[in-house]
Amino acid sequence: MNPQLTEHIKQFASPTEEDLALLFEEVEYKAVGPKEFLLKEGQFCKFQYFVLKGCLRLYQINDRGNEQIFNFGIPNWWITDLDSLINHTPAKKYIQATKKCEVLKFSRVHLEKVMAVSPAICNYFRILLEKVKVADQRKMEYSLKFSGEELYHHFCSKNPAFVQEVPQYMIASYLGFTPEFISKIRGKK
Amino acid sequence: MNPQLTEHIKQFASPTEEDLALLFEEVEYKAVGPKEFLLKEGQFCKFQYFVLKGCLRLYQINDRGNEQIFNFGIPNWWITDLDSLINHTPAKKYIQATKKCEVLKFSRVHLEKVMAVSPAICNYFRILLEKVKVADQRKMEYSLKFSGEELYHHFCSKNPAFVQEVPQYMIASYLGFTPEFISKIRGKK
DNA sequence: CTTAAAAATTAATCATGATTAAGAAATATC
DNA sequence: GATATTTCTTAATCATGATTAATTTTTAAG
Repeated sequence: MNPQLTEHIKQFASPTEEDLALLFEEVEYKAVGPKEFLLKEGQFCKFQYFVLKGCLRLYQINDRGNEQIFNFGIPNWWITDLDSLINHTPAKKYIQATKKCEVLKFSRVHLEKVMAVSPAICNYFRILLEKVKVADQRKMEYSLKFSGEELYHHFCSKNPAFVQEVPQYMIASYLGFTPEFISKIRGKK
Repeated sequence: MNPQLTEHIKQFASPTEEDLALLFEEVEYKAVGPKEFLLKEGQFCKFQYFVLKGCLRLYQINDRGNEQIFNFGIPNWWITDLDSLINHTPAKKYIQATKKCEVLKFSRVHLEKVMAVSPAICNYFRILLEKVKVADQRKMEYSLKFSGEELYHHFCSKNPAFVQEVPQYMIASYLGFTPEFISKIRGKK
């Protein structure tokens, strides 16, 4: 019964004690070292990770050998390769710690069992997914209405602490730019 | 108790008769004429629409006066302005029929009541949202790994029927291009 | 402290796709 | 069937951000 996750769930849903007991019936606390992988290309993703501490990234290596970051996993957020997880296909993505992390590891099989019987836990995940959809939609919106330079400055202003925590080239990749382009922007002043 | 939606739900979840009865307790069938709006900028979005027939689009008009299409609502799919819906803010988006449509209109208030008590219905929406997330992730992936021309051809090959059904400039907007650019690509052969 | 590895910078060149503007084709309306 | 509106096309110019390659700075490891 991890208090950090319990607290997080209660922000969005109203689980009973039984709901929480059932959820935590099967969970693994895991310390993750810097650059350690929780998933590699080719593996079948079977887990969802709740980030307690640190930062992870979900990324893919495309045809030209470039990394493409889709998501960061920051504290009080979940990270997984949803495509591999729900479609039972080999992952095309990697999940890697960008620094020392602590996570809670839940198997998908277990979570599906919990969601099947607990409206509160199911609603918790449903609400998170709705928030993710809105965030993704805003990202699309910004990427069209802002120039690259504006997009970078906007991201930095919205996430001032975060941009200090991960290497610049990862911010570049997340925003869809080359590291050189970010350098160019920063060099302007 | 609309059979088309019932069928759709049963593809992803196992609702009881009570679940379905509760869901359909409050629903409005609505015929929508071409170019008719279900939502306009500035309004508060209070509904989610299940598309039975036809096609709608969710779009926004940006600073330069250009339309930016985020989603199409095709048969057996849902359309709404999630941002306005969940954050109770005035919509920045429009929902408009691209042709004659038939939809089922559910109020968010009602759906939240249903999801609070029915794991099956909640799971149905959770599963759809997971699918949406995967689709959005693939869209991001493609938009980086493909050139504009490749992206357009890829989209056409994956949605051959759909591209015949809506004006070309809407495909352009959905993919993040100008109509002129699509013309240029098509003019090449 | 030294060396190796990782991350960031700079600058020149290049390609993609936007912009602008005008006209043609298709569709809808009366 | 004529007119108006919507949609699509063509072509020239332009800007953004990628690519390439070399160098510097920072961080990590022995």
